[in-house]
Amino acid sequence: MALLGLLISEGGASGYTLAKSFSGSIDHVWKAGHSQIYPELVKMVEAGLVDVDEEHRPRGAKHYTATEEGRAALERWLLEVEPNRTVRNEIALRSFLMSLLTPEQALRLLEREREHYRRRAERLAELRNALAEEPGRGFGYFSAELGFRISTAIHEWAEWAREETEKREEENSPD
Amino acid sequence: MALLGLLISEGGASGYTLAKSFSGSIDHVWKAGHSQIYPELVKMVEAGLVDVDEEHRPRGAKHYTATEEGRAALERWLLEVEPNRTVRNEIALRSFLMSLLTPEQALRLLEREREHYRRRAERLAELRNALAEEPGRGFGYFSAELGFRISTAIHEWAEWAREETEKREEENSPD
DNA sequence: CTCTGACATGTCAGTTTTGACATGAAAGCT
DNA sequence: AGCTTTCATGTCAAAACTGACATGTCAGAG
Repeated sequence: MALLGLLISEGGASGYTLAKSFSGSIDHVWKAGHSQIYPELVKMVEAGLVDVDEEHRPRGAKHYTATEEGRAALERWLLEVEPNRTVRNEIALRSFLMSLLTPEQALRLLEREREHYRRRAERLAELRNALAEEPGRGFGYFSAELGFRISTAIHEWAEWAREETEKREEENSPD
Repeated sequence: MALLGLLISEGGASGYTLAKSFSGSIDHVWKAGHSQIYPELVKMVEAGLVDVDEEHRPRGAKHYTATEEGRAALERWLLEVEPNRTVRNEIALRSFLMSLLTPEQALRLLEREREHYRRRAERLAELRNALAEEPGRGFGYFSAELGFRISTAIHEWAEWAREETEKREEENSPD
């Protein structure tokens, strides 16, 4: 569905273009490499969700476009299929397991993540601002805003967790 | 690693208990059903990360405990292995694809998510508060706090997005 | 004219994940 | 004694995903 949606929002593209576009837009929420994208496009053509044009294109490129059926399928999925709210986030997982480390070790981890999410939030803020500028262009920047807010939340959490850990350490070892 | 960490933090458990425990604690960041947990425990026993005691237990239950090697492996993973920062988040994905819907359709989706994450944030706040009470018990509540912060961020985003969408709709159809 | 890099498409083996199917033991209720 | 629920463990086929391998085109630089 990520791929189909991307194809629709691009208004037609090649697998290669889609792969490029995947990293850089929805990459932050769902990843797919070209080895997943190419077979998936074939399947979608077979399912009638997507049309392909293989003719007269440089370097044997194929041009894909969504069919009406494909658009309808995506719409149905968005509106009628109950979302799977399971999230897979290794950083958050590590934050859970962090409680098994010593405070010193935990602080190292926290520092690394804090920095990472600070940068990520920064980048997403820029992206959101750029997208918000485009006047006619729908509300695609909602996605960037969400990414920004989640990254900021994680960054602030890491900061809070660091302070909390330092506080505890002082309490436990009052030299 | 999620499973191993959970086992360590429980200080030994059965596959069944681990499955229960999985949903309700790390569930929010990484999911695994029993059909994944049972084979994985067998593999970890083979790898020497975990010990099993099958004797004299009611209903044929098996009791698993982490070995020193298992603890060391988890610690190494946390401290030395570069985290995979790929995130899979269907809600965020849908927020990206939302831009392909009409404002009315988008509003329906947003309302649903807003409500869902409001509830989730509430539940996690309670969990965090409960965990924070336990005095000796490490800093396992860090995880609940992170979940709470992320859920809150999504909830607030949904609220913001709804307002933003309504604003636009009014601009475009000034009856 | 060669070489490098971006364009472009695939395959494949191995791992992970999902959802359905399957089985049985113990506890509690009526 | 029969019934239901919770405890408890598994298997299996199908789908999704990853990383490595493999191939070829075209444009621009030197």
